[in-house]
Amino acid sequence: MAMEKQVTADVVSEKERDFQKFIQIRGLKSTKQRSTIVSVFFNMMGHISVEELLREVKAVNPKIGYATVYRTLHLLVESSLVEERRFGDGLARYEGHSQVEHHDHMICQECGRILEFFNPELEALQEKLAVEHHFEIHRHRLELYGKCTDLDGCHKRKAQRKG
Amino acid sequence: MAMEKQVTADVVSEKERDFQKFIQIRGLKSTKQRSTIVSVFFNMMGHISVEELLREVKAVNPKIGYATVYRTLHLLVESSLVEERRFGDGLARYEGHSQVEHHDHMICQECGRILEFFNPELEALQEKLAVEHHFEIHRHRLELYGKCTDLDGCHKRKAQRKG
DNA sequence: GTCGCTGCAAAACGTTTGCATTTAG
DNA sequence: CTAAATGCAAACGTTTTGCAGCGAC
Repeated sequence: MAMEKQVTADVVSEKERDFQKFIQIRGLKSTKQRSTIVSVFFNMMGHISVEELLREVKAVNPKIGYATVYRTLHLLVESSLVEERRFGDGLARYEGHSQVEHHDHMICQECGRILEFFNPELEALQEKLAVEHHFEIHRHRLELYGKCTDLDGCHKRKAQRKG
Repeated sequence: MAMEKQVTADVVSEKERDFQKFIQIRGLKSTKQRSTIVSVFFNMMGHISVEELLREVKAVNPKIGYATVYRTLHLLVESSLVEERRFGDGLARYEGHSQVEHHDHMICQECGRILEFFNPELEALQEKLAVEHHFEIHRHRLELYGKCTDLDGCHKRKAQRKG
């Protein structure tokens, strides 16, 4: 088959195009700054804080400031291309193109690793419980805090952090 | 039987005593302000914001300010008598004596109701998933955001809010 | 008397907003 | 041309902190 797996670059530019489309539909303007921010964002991976994003953005165009990054992130969230998450350390993190569409998180409090997982049983069980409690779920968030039992990898990551 | 069920007042004073014990063990000082804050806190119910707590505390002793409330809440959290929660509206909420020891939340985005629930199946499933991902859970948080399907009650609560 | 605690106000934090200027449509 | 976007700085709401004075031990 010619088409086995989308490579990451394709997915990224697809998201970028989707954002352009969103901008257009909304009657907003396509600016250089927005393109830069969106492009940089989708080329990063993981759970990105505003500070992290701004640092990378400034490497491309140092004139871009917090305000524009915040405003662009809000647009990305509104466009449903990006999700905002808060893991309780008091700052928002943004998550773009992930392999898995919806997923939950395990957060290692030793090494800081954020593991994504998805389990249909879990989703089904939640639905069942919602019905029992006369509730309709729009979205949910499940976070498991603890530590890796793969201690080797965990220690390595922990050491790397302090490096 | 003489002893059927603990009444709420007993539970409250038990928690207050537990806090005194914690203070003692830590070599901290037992002050009037701390007693007031802790007592007021445990006599409130639900998911209490700092502002809500301060308002009630000030009714007892108007001289007590934000700083002391914050500092006391941190102690309560450290003592494990209280849990800090963040539901994404940017301010912390504190939860003390709940009927259920551990529980998760359903949050209605229409009427603001926060419903607590607990399900052992859910807990077991999470454990299973953690093991599969080489992870050890210390604590977790599950929040279901959506709306009540009991529309009558929901609308009533919503109206009450706008008061 | 010591050392921790309080209360105030000031600072810090992440985030949002007002405004003059620039720029896309 | 005009309405929207930018960049800066100032404002915001929540939380933390520095410090002089107070109070528990």
